[in-house]
Amino acid sequence: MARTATSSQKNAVTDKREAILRAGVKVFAEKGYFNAKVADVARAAGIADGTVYLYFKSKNEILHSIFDQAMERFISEGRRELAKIGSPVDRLKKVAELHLKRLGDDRDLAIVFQVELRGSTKFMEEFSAAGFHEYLEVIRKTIEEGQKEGIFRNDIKPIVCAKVLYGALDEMVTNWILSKRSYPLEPMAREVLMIFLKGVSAE
Amino acid sequence: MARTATSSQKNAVTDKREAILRAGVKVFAEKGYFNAKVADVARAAGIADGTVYLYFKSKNEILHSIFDQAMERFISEGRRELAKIGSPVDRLKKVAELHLKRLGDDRDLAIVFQVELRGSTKFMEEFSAAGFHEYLEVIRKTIEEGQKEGIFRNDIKPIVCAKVLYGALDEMVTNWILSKRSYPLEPMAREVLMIFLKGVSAE
Amino acid sequence: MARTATSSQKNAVTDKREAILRAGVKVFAEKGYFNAKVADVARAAGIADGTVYLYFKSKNEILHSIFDQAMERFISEGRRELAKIGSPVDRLKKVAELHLKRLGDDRDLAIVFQVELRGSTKFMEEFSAAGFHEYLEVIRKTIEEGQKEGIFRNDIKPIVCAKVLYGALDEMVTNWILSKRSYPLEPMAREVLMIFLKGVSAE
Amino acid sequence: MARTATSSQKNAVTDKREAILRAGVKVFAEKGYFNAKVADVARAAGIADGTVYLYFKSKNEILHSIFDQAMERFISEGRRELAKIGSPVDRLKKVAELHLKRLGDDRDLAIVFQVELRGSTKFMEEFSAAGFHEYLEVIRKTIEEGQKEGIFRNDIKPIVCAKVLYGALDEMVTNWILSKRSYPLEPMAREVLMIFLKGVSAE
DNA sequence: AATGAATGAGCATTCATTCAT
DNA sequence: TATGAATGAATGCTCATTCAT
Repeated sequence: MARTATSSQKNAVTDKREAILRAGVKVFAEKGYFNAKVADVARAAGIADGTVYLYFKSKNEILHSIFDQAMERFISEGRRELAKIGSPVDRLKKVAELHLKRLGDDRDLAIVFQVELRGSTKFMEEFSAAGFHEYLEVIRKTIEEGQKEGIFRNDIKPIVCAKVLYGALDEMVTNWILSKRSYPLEPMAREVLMIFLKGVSAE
Repeated sequence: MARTATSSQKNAVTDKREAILRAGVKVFAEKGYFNAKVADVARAAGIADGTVYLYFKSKNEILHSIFDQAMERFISEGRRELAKIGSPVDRLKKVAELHLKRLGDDRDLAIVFQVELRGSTKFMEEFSAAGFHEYLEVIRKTIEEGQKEGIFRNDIKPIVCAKVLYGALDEMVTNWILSKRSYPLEPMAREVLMIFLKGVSAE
Repeated sequence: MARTATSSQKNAVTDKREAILRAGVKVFAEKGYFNAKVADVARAAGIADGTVYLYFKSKNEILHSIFDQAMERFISEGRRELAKIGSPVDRLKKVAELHLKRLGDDRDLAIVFQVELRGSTKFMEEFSAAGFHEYLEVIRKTIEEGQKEGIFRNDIKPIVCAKVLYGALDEMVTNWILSKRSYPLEPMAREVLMIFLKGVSAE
Repeated sequence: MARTATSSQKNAVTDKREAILRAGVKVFAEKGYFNAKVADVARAAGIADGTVYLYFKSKNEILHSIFDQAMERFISEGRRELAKIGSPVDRLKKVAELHLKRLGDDRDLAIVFQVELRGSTKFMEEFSAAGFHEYLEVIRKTIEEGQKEGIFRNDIKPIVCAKVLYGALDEMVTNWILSKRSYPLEPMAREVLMIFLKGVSAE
């Protein structure tokens, strides 16, 4: 008896929007953003072509929304998980694990993130300006904290450290996507951290 | 008096091909591969639209050739430079410096490499299969060597190290491209190495 | 009140398809298949360029469909008319009359048939393989019948007779199309038959 | 010692013109006029693309010249052969034989005549206006003559007779071209004449 | 005369988006 | 809301023709 007409409608709306986003991830991952037709996404979502435009202004907005939604989830989940952790080292471990876990759990989403979202400088710039910067900041601050606590070296710039860690993790994802072999992505976190943590440690 | 008719013709051919490739780098960097028109490339190269097709079979072949040519240069220059260096540490330093120097010297080429060449899984796969793998191998072998010499840790996988270094450098390039500020890219090599080398060192 | 939603839709589809075919006949007759643009056909049909491709896979398919549809009509009408006629002589008369009547009634269609459909060996071969062969067979069998009945000469090959009659009729159509003067085509049937029937008669 | 510089040049000119026409017949027959490239014709003639335009104003002029030259030869040879023959019946026999002999001797030329020359109403009209009309006239006059001599029926129009004969012969050629089987074309003349001559005979 | 590299107009086809139902 | 038929702008590529050598 819980749902009112309004909330059920809202949920219907949300559901269809979700369906389109899911379909978008699948189709963009398979064919690439530029080669994917809006009609493909619509078919994959089980709706008519025109219906897509009741939920998104354009094909490009679907891509953006995929990114926005996933990033929002990543970050909010990240914040929640990190809130419990005090030690900078453990925080970095958690960041790396989450990064690889989330993308490792959804190969299509990973493909869209690693490949499609980089198909345009424009998008990269927005990407950079938006959630990505926030993400890097989380890492940077953790490094800074560690430096204050004396557990990380002081002769390196926190922002560089952050980029190094992000770049290393990103590369793991890209390699995993392109690999013909199938292997779990998350365990790579430990291997990256072995190198990175020693690299930044104060001894 | 040096050039014969033949060699001068050959040079003319090469020159026009080169002009198209250069124009391609410029235009693809500015507008993105999919948004760039063949006519844009032709105009930038100072030739007629149809002339492009005397030198390249398709728009896509221009992109491929940009990659092939640049990769060939990177690798051959890299081999030449590395041949002189015995110490694994110094080799890694050289790799990082060259990586950032080459891309830092040609922002447009860097954009094409970082952004456009990743716009399609298909291209990424070929990319991965071709020169990129060779590039990773150079790093991996150097790490392995260092491990044998006892200067690098033995508890880490050489291939993971290679990816971590590559990923970190790659991230420096991507950030540099997207940055609104203008700064020299090459010096970032030193900063990355400070972290990486300590991370892999045997103490 | 007759039409259901479904049948009215179906008719709409059929109508637009028909409109394109009619426009195709008109435009191809005027400018020739190779010189006609798909946009010309679309404009003549009163629709947008892209709409053509909702009904036909390609420009070439329009030409094929024109032929297929017309041939189907010719043959089915022919069979119906000929079914009533027993005498071989009367059957040949009817064939000739129908041939010239149908094409004489639609000059544009006649032009497409006489001129455009012959613009490619490929099409001619398919043409030959398909309905045309069937058409010749109708004539041939009638001749054969007449020979058995003793009213046609036995010293001539039925298939040659068929080709002679067809060729003569075809020539009448071609001349009529190209003639600057305007005259009715159908009456030519009688004149051709006067010669042909005496030519094949057993006396 | 016969040739002067001028005449030898003229012959060189003629030779290359001839080569292009021959190449044109071959290439147009193989690929069709619209699908054949000027470059194909040039290659087949063993010359450079641009050279074609020293001898012909356009691609279309090559097609026209093929027709003009062949028609001129047909007619002049026809006149020569027919000059010796008095009997209308024998003249018609000769016409039919020559028609099928000439085209039967050069399948490529036959294809161009039967198929390619009909690919445009425009060409057909000029065709009709030019040599073709002359050709029909030769037949028509012969029929008329035969009528005056009392050997051909008077109740039929000579021009219709001419078209019937031409159409029948034309159909033989078209069938021969399209046939998968290979057979000599010339003998068909006799078979056509058996029907036609009886058809027009005064008894 | 001969070459063949260069030109650039021309066009079939695709597909994101709209809108009447 | 949902549909999917209709739209029409957009573009890679071809090839007849030109022209500098």
